Amino acid sequence: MAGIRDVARLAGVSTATVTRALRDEASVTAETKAKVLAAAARLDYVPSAAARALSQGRSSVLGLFVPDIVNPFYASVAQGMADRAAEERYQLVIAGSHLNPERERQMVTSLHDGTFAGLAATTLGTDESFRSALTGQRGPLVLVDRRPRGLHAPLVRTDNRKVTRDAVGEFFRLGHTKVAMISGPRDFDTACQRLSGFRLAYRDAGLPVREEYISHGHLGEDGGHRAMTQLLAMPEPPTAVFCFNNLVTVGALMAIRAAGLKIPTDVSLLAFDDMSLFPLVEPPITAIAQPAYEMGRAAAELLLRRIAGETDLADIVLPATLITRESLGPPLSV
Amino acid sequence: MAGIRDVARLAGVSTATVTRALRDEASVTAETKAKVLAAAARLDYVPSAAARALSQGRSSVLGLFVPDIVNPFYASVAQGMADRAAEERYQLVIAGSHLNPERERQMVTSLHDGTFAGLAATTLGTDESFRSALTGQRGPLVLVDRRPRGLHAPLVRTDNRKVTRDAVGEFFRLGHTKVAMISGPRDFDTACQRLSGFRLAYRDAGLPVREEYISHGHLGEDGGHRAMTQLLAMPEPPTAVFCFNNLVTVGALMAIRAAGLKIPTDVSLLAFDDMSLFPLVEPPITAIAQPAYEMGRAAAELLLRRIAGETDLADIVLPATLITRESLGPPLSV
DNA sequence: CGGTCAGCTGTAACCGGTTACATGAACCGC
DNA sequence: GCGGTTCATGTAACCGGTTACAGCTGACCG
Repeated sequence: MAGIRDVARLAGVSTATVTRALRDEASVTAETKAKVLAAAARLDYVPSAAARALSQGRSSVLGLFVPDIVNPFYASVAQGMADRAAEERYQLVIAGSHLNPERERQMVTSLHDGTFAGLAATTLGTDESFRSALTGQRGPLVLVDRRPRGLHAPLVRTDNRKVTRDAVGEFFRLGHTKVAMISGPRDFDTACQRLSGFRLAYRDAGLPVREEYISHGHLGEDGGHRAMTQLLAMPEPPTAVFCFNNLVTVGALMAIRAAGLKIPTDVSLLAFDDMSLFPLVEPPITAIAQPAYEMGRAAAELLLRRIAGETDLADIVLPATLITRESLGPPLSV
Repeated sequence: MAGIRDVARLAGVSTATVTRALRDEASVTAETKAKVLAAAARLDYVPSAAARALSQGRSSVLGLFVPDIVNPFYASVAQGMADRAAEERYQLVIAGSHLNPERERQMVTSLHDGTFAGLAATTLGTDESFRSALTGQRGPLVLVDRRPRGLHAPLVRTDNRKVTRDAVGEFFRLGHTKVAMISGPRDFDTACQRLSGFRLAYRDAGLPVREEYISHGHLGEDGGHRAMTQLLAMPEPPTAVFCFNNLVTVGALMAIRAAGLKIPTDVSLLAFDDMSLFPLVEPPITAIAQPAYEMGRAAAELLLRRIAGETDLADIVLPATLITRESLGPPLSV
């Protein structure tokens, strides 16, 4: 474990020169630089991250806080962010709260102890104290996907409303009139935006919104399953359903299967968030794909810019894409 | 950003006492402890992670190096490891190489710069220099899933051979005789073990191994697709196929579909590694599920034990489970 | 009642880079 | 040829906790 002093001694220069040489600063002679590099190489010198972080006053680690790493959407965000961060020689710490308040509290501590040079977060906003702690942290903060109420920070998101409006429009174009939505919690801005797009699609079709077909407050497979089961049990069940996100879709899919119904013959299905196996489901599921990887990159980008001193960063809105497969069809009784 | 000196001043004690009080050491009077805690709370004091890491000579960050975070298997490993690490107040840095040698090189640096108190790695072993660098790092190393040739470190893995032998045995019990395997690279120990189990299943059935049905060296969806396409194009194609891992399975599935064949009528399919959407594929895919989350926890556990000073840690072998769904059936022509 | 020891707290060096400032040399122009 | 620059490098303080060691106090013992 050679230190900078060893390198300085071997190269016959001071530690300051070593630092400068290794940073490839212009003020160092090519000759000196070579000497230092040779010495460093010979000693297998690697500067201590901790020492550097301490003396520079900031770390080279970015943090990403997501509800669930195993969810492929967040995994892709993480991948994108990690890649962009790596390009600037930053590490990425990914923390999944796993909906665990204790974990959230630990994360708050790491925010304040300087572990992170900056933090990107997608929080479910379940924990008020966590939310407020985010605002008081040392480094900059950016939000991904959704903005919890009252949190002021740049946001990277998708144009939820527009893409939903367009995609749900497909249902009406196919002749559906009984179009349902399994939506998320009412206080999620993403849910609101997608719901708004959904309503607009009804309007575009010149039809009044069938409020009874909007099921609020669902998250996860369980939520999707429950909601879909209820929809299908209605006296006049919907013939087309739009699902708020990937997990909800999976739950809904299971419910449809459990009810012995066929897609798209009995019900058409549209998912928000694509999954790698959707093409293999029977039938392949039509989905709105968010550019998760790009969102991750953008989040890292914003963070890096703020760390570099830029301020007044605007939200970034990326386009989502409708991926047409086979889960949409005309209604049976048309 | 209050520092320890501020706390010491406010509490009317020395910095040493503050450290000791916050660590809840026995040698500090309850009264002093209370004073210090009060002062720390009043100043919102959070010790700097960098300063602590520097003075203690080790960080509180574990590293996990995987080929691909987006692969749900690795994501689950990460989740398990992060959870166990968090219990001991360790962070987890997850790095996905994304099969990118440059990224691998960066990781090597982080290994040496003390960012990590310990590292768990699943490497594809593509990069020799990376592999050798792993051995020379500062902190302890554990391996997950597979051990690259020549790397000595505790390993957390599944009993590949046994579970494969049992699961593939199902094919023979159903009456198949033309049983194929899409295997991984020959130098993967996991591929060897699964292959060995595969061969044992043939032997258990009292049949000679049909070597022409073993396709070596495949990874990823592309690999699976190619291999399956070739198998199906054989003059006498197999009636049952065992896939080496999850991505290979996905590729194989696509190839089967592209060939217009039905599972399990035309081909039976068995996957190594389960995926959350396998139950929704048509037909639901029978798979061998590795306890990925538990493997992650075990990896963290090993690392923590080595950090705590334990030595001579043995490999951990966890059981995998066959999850029977509907992709196995009797051969058509029996 | 002095000595010893244990128990609690303080002092200050230390971890290993970074960087503001100092230094010294070379070079410039007048 | 001398003050003023510029440029390359050195010096040493500093980042903020940690910890070895020292010091002080009070209790207990002979």
